[in-house]
Amino acid sequence: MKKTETRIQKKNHSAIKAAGLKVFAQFGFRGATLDQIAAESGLSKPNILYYFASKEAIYEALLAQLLTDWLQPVRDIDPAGDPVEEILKYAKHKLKMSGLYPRESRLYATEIIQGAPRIKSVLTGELREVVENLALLINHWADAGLIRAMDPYHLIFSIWAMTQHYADFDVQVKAILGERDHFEDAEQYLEDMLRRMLTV
Amino acid sequence: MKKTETRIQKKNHSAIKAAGLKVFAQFGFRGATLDQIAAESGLSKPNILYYFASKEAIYEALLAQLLTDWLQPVRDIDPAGDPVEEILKYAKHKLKMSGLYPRESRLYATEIIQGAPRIKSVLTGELREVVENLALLINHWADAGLIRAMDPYHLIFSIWAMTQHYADFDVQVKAILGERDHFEDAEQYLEDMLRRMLTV
DNA sequence: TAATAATTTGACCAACTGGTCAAACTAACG
DNA sequence: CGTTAGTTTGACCAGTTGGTCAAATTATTA
Repeated sequence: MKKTETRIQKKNHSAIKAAGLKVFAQFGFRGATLDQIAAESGLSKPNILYYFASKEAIYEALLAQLLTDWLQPVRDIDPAGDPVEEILKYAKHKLKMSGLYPRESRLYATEIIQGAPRIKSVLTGELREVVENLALLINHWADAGLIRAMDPYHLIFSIWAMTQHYADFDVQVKAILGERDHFEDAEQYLEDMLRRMLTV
Repeated sequence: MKKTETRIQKKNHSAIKAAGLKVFAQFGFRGATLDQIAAESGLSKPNILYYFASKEAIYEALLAQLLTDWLQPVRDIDPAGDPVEEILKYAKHKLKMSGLYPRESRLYATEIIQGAPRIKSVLTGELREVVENLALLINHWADAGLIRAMDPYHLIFSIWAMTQHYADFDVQVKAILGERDHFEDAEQYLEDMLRRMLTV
């Protein structure tokens, strides 16, 4: 449909999205300003509005990208694989994403905290469906005696909470642990917790 | 010092704080406006500024209250009590607070996500100290063979993450689970997880 | 190279922002 | 009751906000 994206368009679209991610993730949609995004991206404000119709359009482009990036790994969980390893693989992937792309996690957090005004339909639609399928799979694994029986929804919530915590509450974690890298310890703890939860 | 608070002052101070909590928790400091707080509290904007010196003063009053409310239960953990029960008591208390006062949790989350510009000194000071003491206690319990040895910091993070998740990501949880109360199931899961983590 | 298409910007706007202030109003108290 | 202290507000302000637009500039291509 819009295959025709010039070199300059490609560069500026991504510069604006990068700047927008930084600003929106920190201040939320309302708190962020186009002037901040302009300054951060090195473009003028009218120039930004030449590439995106509005402040909201930037925000929504970021959210849309984020949602597809987050849903895919859940869909990639293999029903035929080893249950514990599949869940662990997913959890570790989420943790790694928190370390590599904390801003994406914070952007999502601010949107949800605000009551998800722009993505509530995705939450009750696509997200819910994907989670429901995963919950069914977990219950199925439990019925087959491959993992311990437990509430699959709260298991999923606990994985999300623990992994995203390291992105969203990064300053707090660093205030307590210092600046040195803590992701290896976090992964170890997460793996330990999940193995204990899933087995026996 | 300021014992002399009139009936009207008491009423309006708390009305403003209640309104501020609602608005700040949703939009963060930058995104919230005095007009919103005015509308929410039923007072006029100049009247609000008669009781609080500035928008920032309201925000800081809320944060100060919040921090003392959150630190106390950590301090109340009894070194002489049963380790598993003490940790469980704390975790359950946090979960209950998430259910009863989700706005406080969201206010804190927005502040931390923004980089904690106004409370970083508390994080590296009081909070860090309190957490360090708790970590020492947990290690002590482990050395005494009363609980399993593990990373105490990530244990604490996991408790915070899992409990606050139900407040901060409330709309997401409800989008997936529906509107019916899920806190009993959450408590059950949390207790199960912590017992498995702490014992054997 | 000339013409056309894409890009960039300065100047501008109306609405909103946090905050001020003098004046009006209300409660408390001797 | 009158006085004083406490409370409330309308009008106002300078700075910021998202967004517009015509004109200028730069890239692309015939």
